[in-house]
Amino acid sequence: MAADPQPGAVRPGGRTARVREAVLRAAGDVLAERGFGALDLGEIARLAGVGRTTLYRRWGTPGALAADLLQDMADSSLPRSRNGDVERDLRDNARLVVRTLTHPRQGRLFKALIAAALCDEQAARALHRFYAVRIAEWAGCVTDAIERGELPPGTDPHRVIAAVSAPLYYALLNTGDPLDDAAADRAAAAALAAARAGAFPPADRAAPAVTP
Amino acid sequence: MAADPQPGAVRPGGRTARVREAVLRAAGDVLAERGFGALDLGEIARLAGVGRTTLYRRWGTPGALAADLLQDMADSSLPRSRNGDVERDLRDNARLVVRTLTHPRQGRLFKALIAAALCDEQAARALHRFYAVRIAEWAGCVTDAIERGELPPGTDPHRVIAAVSAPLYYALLNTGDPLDDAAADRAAAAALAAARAGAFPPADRAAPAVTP
DNA sequence: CCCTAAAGGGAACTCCAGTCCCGATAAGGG
DNA sequence: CCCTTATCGGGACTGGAGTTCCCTTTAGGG
Repeated sequence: MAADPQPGAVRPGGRTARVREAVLRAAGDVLAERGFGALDLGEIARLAGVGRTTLYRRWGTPGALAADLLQDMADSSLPRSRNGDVERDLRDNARLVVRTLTHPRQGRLFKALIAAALCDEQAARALHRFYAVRIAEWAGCVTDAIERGELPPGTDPHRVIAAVSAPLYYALLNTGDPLDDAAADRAAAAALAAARAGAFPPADRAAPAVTP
Repeated sequence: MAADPQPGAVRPGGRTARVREAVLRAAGDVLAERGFGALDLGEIARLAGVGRTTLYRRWGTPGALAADLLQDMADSSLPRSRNGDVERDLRDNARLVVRTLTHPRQGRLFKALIAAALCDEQAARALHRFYAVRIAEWAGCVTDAIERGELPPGTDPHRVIAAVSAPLYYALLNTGDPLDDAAADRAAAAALAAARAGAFPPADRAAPAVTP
């Protein structure tokens, strides 16, 4: 009756961990080089030097594999800037996003992971959790700025950070517009101007928790 | 020697047109109901009541089929608002985007088409053209506002319109935040505040043409 | 250091997406 | 109204993705 947990959850160490590591690296490589549509479990098994059966048993679908990779990425998330100045913090954030999205490997990887999220519900949840973690990390810049009096009280920190990234992802996904430092600086400046004008009120209810 | 053009280009009328119409409708249905990953040419043929061979010959891949659907959508693009007031025009635009993205069929269809663009270069070009058309249509609101003195001269109309949509798509794709009228109004207000602050300077070079 | 069973891996099997071949239909010019 | 040939469509064929069976390896508790 007891539903058996995910394979690999009872004995997560040793060979199981090595297999996961090799598989996630191979999956990241294929996603970055050829996109989500090319994520074939059989090929990942071959590249990772792992049994094909293992891939189908532990992950089962390309979407689940992408979700596991996103989990891994969220776990190894980097800390934010602390310049003591919102303007520079937001610019740092925007430039980091641009640098990531234009990075030959990272940019393609992110595109592939967003595609995965659009094709698979499990990957979508993992992607949303990933961005919740990233936004929560950088929201501290805005919280500090409010305390320093640089931004109006009652500004929603998460919305400001999201507003910095949004036009950059819109350029990446929807319009195909070029992403460069100028685009980053425009994104940061627009978010800052809107925040100063009080355009980011908090949600009516409590802000969503980082870990749903 | 002369490269034969796309099948269907020489005799585009009659049966060929009916086949395309039925196929695009079936493709839209499947994309909206089950996503890009489920777009199988054989199934589309069956649903459209069309020969399987025809699908593989005329479109060949799910990505090309999605691209053709995007072309069709760009061709039947609707006109913008003309309230004589940027604030209301931008709010109309934001609410239209939210209404589209939360529509049970349209929202899922857009997600699927963005997924297609992330998996297929041809679909990506078609998606970028689609948004170029939509943004160019609504950019008129900003151009008019500049003439009326509601926004600073030198404001890039395309960027303002993109800034309205960007946080809405970011919520849809990246964070999974809820999309409602409040989100639309916040997006319009933030874009307007940034525009009034002069945060949308024109590109250094000439603005990209609508039809690349 | 052992033992149990969790996890991995090899190999055969199934099924269907994608291809190929060729005859049937009808678009569109003359 | 006819003719050429672009386009459509049925059916057979094939390679490989995904499944299944079962044996091998080894994680982790004692």
